[in-house]
Amino acid sequence: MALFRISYVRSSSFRLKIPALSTLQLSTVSSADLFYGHLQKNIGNVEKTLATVKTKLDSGCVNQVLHKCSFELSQMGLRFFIWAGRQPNYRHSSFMYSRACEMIGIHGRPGLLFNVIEDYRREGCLVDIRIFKIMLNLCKEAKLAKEALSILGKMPEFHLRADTTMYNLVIRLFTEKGEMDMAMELMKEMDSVDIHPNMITYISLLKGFCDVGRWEDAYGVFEAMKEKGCEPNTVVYSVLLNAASRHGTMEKLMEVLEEMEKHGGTRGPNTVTYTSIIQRLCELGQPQEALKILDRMEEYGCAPNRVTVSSLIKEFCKNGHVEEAYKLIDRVVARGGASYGDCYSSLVVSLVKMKKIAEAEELFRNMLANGVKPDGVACTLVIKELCLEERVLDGFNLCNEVDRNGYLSSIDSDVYSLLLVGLCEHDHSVDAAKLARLMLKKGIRLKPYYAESIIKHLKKFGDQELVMNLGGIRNDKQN
DNA sequence: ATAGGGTTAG
Repeated sequence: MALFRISYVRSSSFRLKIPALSTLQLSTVSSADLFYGHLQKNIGNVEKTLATVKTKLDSGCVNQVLHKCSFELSQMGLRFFIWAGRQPNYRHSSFMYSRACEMIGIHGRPGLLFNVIEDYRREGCLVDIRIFKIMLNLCKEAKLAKEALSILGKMPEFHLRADTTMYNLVIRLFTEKGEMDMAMELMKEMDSVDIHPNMITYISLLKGFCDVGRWEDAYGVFEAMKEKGCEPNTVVYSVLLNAASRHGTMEKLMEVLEEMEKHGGTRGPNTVTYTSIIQRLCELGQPQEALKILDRMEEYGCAPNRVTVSSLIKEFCKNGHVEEAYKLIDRVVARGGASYGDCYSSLVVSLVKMKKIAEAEELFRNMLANGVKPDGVACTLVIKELCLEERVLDGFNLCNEVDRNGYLSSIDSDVYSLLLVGLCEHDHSVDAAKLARLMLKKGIRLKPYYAESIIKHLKKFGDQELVMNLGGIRNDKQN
């Protein structure tokens, strides 16, 4: 089979570290090479030649091309990334944006962005608003506020106008750096060119001013938005309430909350609003006050969720009042806001964090015994903790227990490698082989960091077939 | 867009 032949060419060290290559990845190798080939030639308007590569673009392919370019063709890599982002039926995910930033090295060399703009101009490429949007999103990932602003400034040269979302992105970058004067200036600029700030613009500014403690200015934004006919909503009030809880007085906060409750509708408090108050009260060491807010929340008809419950549970555990946590869980579940699975998982996590491992483990086992499904964090943390305590067999058994209950999907894939390396190092060859087979069956990859050690041990155990399979290579005579 | 345990494979 052609697909397998490709894998033979790989060097043996690479083969051991990258297990279970899917056919999808193998089949995109050649299209990434094709793209890269065109980029290397570096003839003008490379986008035209890229378009001749007839292949379905996917994130794996984009990733590979960027990787190839990352050694000495960063600028071409950037140009490819921008081109790819404009193709129909493909959109860069935010993960791809952050990968691209890393591989292109935008952070260290933001000048590449401007070089590419110059290339487009020189080569007479068609430059549209989407190119600028992709560049701005790269700036967002790399947290480059000044560069984003410069890119915005380049648009008129191509007879393009930024829209509200583009301004919002740049404003957000400045507010996150606490550069509020620049953010304000940008909002004023929007007004002057007749691009209207929206709710998101105002909320960014409001939050920014609150974060740096400029209350007067925050209030100014609040007034300004009303003047412009943008009525403050639940989110706006929640931001203000959050600020009041961090810097202001609790009395003022309660006044605002009351106002929100009376007004209701688009301004009525929601789960996030109440949860942030409960969190603050917990941080202040006032769990009883926090419980009163919980009552109030339910009276208003707002259901607490896992975030609400977990902040209370955390506080109870911190004070050693685990019984209170159990009482709270029964109550919340009875009202239908969150499930036992969610709540007990939060409790397990809190107990592990408090280093009450025995209690966490007991609860976790009780959950399994009673058909309550633990979430991913709880499973992962408990098993990791057991590995850390050199109780790798217990960890493995627990993993099997989770599997038997059909909750396998809630274990983080990294945990398997951790367990496997532990079993190997403790010479539990039978269990190691069992776990390795389970991983193969489930298609779980070896974590590269542990792969070499695991394969070394499995070889020592004499299970050649398993080694080959885990290495992602079929045990073939030609090999 | 406002809260938040640890994150997918790229």
